[in-house]
Amino acid sequence: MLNNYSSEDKILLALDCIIFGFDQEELKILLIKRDFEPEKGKWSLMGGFLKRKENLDDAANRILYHLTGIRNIYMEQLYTFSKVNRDPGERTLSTAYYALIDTEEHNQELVEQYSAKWFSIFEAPDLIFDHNDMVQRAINRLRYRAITKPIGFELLPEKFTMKQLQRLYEAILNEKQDKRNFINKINALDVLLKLDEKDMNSSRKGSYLYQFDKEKYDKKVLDGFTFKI
Amino acid sequence: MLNNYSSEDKILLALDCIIFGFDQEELKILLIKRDFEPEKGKWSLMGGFLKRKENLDDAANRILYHLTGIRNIYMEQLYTFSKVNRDPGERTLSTAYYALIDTEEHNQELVEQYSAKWFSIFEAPDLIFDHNDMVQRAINRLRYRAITKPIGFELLPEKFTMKQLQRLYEAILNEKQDKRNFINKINALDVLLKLDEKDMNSSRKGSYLYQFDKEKYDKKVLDGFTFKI
DNA sequence: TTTATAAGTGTTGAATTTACATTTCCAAAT
DNA sequence: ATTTGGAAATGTAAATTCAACACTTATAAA
Repeated sequence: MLNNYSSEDKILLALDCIIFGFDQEELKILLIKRDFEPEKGKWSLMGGFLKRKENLDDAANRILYHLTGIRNIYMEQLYTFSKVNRDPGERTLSTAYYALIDTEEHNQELVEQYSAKWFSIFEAPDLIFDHNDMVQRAINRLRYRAITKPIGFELLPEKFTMKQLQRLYEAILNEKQDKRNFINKINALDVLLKLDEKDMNSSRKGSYLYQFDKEKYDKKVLDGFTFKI
Repeated sequence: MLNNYSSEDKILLALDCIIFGFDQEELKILLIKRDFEPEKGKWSLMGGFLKRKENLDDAANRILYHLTGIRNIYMEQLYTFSKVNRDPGERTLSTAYYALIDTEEHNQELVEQYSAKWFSIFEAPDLIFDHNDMVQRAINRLRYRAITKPIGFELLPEKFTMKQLQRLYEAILNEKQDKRNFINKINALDVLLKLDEKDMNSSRKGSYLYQFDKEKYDKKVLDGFTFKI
């Protein structure tokens, strides 16, 4: 039995990040063109390797920071992919993480430096290795999270209109929502703060801006509240 | 950037299995007493190491088989635990899997050989490393799965009564269900086959036995059906 | 002052979920 | 043969939630 660690195989452990962004229209993912072998020149997720002295969450944040210049963003471990020949270069496992960011906020320079590009989730190119599976699983998880926690706020600017929020949910769930029902549900959650400020860009009437009230939300979660769109 | 695999750290990758069982009353987990260092003599989950030439699902099944003699059981990857000092012996990651088995079916000899024991999830001893966290996360996942797929059938004998099924769900969800409503919901799913046979042990009247109709269920899933207790 | 346009707002019917009590069946006891 | 005890089986009505749907309002620009 496993009484001797030294006789066991050590393996490379990669991380890959599915970075979701929202540009007020569509749900996008950030991909990079690999400038190294194997599969040089093909599109892939942003990835890296776990270092011996760091945990997976830290590694995922490090990798996200390198590509986007963003820290302290919502990230969640998705799944560990382990097919024996998933990477033809060498036996590696990869733990996938997904992140949500506001596309306005990411560091454009760094993105360009890595030949990174945003793609609609419906028009993304074919990816290397098992990265297509990773993306598919991440979309499923994101949809589940979106109806389960008010996760989507990570993908919006700090102040946003109801319409933006609705568009975001429509993009994540890939289905239209009824405007009145959506607003009623969101208001019933009672986790938004309606500001006095209006956004005058979209119409002459202007639309009220809202903010996510994280304190209120956290309190509700503590009290055993569960969100459901 | 990650252009050279050989300079990256290789790490030991463990697996740990949360094995759930049901004995007609309570939800249980199978634990072993470690007979090797570190933490010899303490209770832990059943685990092992990933081999270079196998994927995680295969490794999890191999480990389950060693302890219980059971193959082809429902197993699902849960999460990869990666705290830097989680195992004081050496830097290891561990991917946790959970399995569901009918406690009647497992190989008693093998269980005894490993000093394994079933514990109620409410009375389990303190476990080594981060195994308590693993169990807690597994219970949460199991609850989610139970209301989302008819997963619980794995924990019952092939033929079972409605009451057994109800007890199982009550044990998983840790809350009483109304008998009539439960039966109505289950029947509405239309994935059970009512047998002519009765179980005469529990009452004079006897109660009908049912079987899970996997074919019907798989067909429904294909048609885009989603289960919800 | 008019006009164009998106924002904002409630109600009704349908569907689902919950609460709840009586009758039926059979073996065992007499 | 009859009675009895105990779990199994069964349905309905009220409450809640969800889904569908259309008109009014506010404002800037013309």
